[in-house]
Amino acid sequence: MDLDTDHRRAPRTARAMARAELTRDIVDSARKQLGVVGPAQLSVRAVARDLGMASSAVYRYFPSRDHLLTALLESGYNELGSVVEEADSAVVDRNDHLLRWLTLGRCVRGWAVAHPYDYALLFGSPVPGYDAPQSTIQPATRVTGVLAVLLRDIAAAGPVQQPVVPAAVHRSITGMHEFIGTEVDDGLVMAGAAAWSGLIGAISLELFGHLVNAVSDHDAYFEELLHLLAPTSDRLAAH
Amino acid sequence: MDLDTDHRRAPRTARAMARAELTRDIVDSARKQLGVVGPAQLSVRAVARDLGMASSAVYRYFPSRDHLLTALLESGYNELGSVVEEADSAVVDRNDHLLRWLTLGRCVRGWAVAHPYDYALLFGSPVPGYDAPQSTIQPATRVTGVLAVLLRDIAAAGPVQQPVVPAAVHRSITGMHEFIGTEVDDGLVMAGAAAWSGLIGAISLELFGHLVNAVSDHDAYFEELLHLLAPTSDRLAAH
DNA sequence: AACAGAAGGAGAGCAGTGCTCTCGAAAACT
DNA sequence: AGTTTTCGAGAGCACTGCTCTCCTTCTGTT
Repeated sequence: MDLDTDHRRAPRTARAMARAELTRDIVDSARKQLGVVGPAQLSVRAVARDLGMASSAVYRYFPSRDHLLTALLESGYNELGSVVEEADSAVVDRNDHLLRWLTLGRCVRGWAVAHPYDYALLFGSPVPGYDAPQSTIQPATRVTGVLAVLLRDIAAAGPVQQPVVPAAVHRSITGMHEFIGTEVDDGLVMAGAAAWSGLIGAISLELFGHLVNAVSDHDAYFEELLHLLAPTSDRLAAH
Repeated sequence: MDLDTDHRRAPRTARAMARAELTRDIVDSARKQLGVVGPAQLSVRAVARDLGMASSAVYRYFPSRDHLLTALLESGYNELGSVVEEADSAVVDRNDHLLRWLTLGRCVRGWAVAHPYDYALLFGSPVPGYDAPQSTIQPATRVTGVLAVLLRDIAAAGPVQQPVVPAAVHRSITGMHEFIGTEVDDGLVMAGAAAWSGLIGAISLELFGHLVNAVSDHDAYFEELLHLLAPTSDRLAAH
C-alpha cells in the first residue's frame, strides 16, 4: 500500500484500473445526485442503484458515507478552485485589482448558483459529527489562495499601511499571515477577511432563501454588493 | 401563568391545555436535541422516546417532521430576535450608531456560538425539499428589523446621501425599502445589506470550520471584523 | 345524565436508510 | 499450480419518517 515505493501513478493491472474507474463512477454518480437532492439526503444505496451494483459493494470503495462526502468535498473544492483560478488568470491587467476582485466574486457566485447543493456542501452547515480530514483542506485553499495572491499584489503595488489592529488580533491571524504572505500588513489581511466573509454571506443569504422578499433582481443586487465589499475600495477611493 | 387571563387565546378545556403543554414539550425536547445532533439528524422517534410516548402520537401534534422543523425555526428566530432586540434597547446613547451595530453583531455571534446547531438551522443550508412557510418569515424579520431601525436612525441623524446605485439596483431592492423605510437612501440600504452579509458570512465561516488554521483567537478576530463591517464606518470616518 | 362524535394514545407495519456480516468467484501474487 | 487478496452479491440489523388500525378518553349536545 505504500505510495512512495510505487512510482508509477497509473495503475497497470486490470483490477487497479477497474477500481480507479469505478471509484470515479461512484463520485460522479454521487455528484449527479447532489444536483437534485442535497448533501443530507445523499444515499449510498441510490448511488449503488444508479450504477447497478449492490449497496454493499460501494463500501469496498468508500468505507462510509462520510468518506464519500469527503470525496465530494474535494471534488467540489477543486472544481470551484480551478474555475476561479482560470478566471483570475484571464484578467489581462494584473494591476486592476478591483476587476480581479469582481471577477473572483462573480465566479464564486456563478458557480454557487449553478451548483447550489455543491455550494451548500462546501459552505453550508456541515454534516454533524463529521469534521473534514486533512485531505480536504488543500483543495479548500485553492479559491482563497487566489484571494491571497490578489492581496499580495495589492500590497506590492500600493503603499504599505501601518498595522492599525490591536496586538491580540495580530497574534490571532498568524495563520492567515502564513498563508497569504508576510508582506501583507494586518489591515489588508483583515480587509480581505471582511471581503471574503461578505462574499460568502451574500451568496449564502441568497441561495438559502433569506432574500426572497427583499431582492428581486439578484444579479444587479449582487453586483452592487460586490463593489461595496471590495477589499480595495478604500484604497481605490483614496487615490 | 399570565395566559390564564380571560383572553380568548387561553385554552379552557383540559384537553386543549394538555395539547398546548405537550406541543411545547415536543418543541422543547426537539430543541434540546438540536443542541447535540444537528437539524438533519433530528429524529421524531427520539423526541417521542424522550417524552415517553409512541412515535405515532407525535404526529397528532406535528403532521410531519418538516412541520416540527418549522416550529423550531420559529422558536430559534424568536429567541435570537428577542435577544438582539433587548440588547439594542439597552444601549442608552441611541445616537452611538457604531456601538449599536457592534452590539447587534456581538449578540448574533454570541447566540450562534452558544447554539451552533440552532444557528445552522436558521442560517445554514436549508433542509432540501423544504421551503419555509409564511409563519416563519415574521419571526425571521425580528433581528433584521433591529438593523432596519438602526439604519433609519442613521439616516435621520446624518445627511441623506444621494442614491449612487444604478437604477436596476434601486428597482431590485424595493422589498428592502418597504421593510426598512423610504427615508433611507439606496446607498445606506446597500451598506446595511453588505454589513449583514458580512456578519452572517463571518459567523458561518467560523462555526462551519473554515477558519480552523487561519484564526486562533476568534473573539478578537471577530471584534476587529465587526468594526470593518460596520455600515456606519464611512460616515463616521468622514465626520 | 346519556350519548354520538371528536381527539389522542399505542402498536404494527411499510419502505427506506447506513452499515456489517458471510459466501463464493475472480484476479493477483508466488 | 497453488495461495492469497480483492471484490461483488445477498441477507440481515438497527434505525428512520410515516400510515393505518384499534381502542380509550374526553367534549359538546340533547
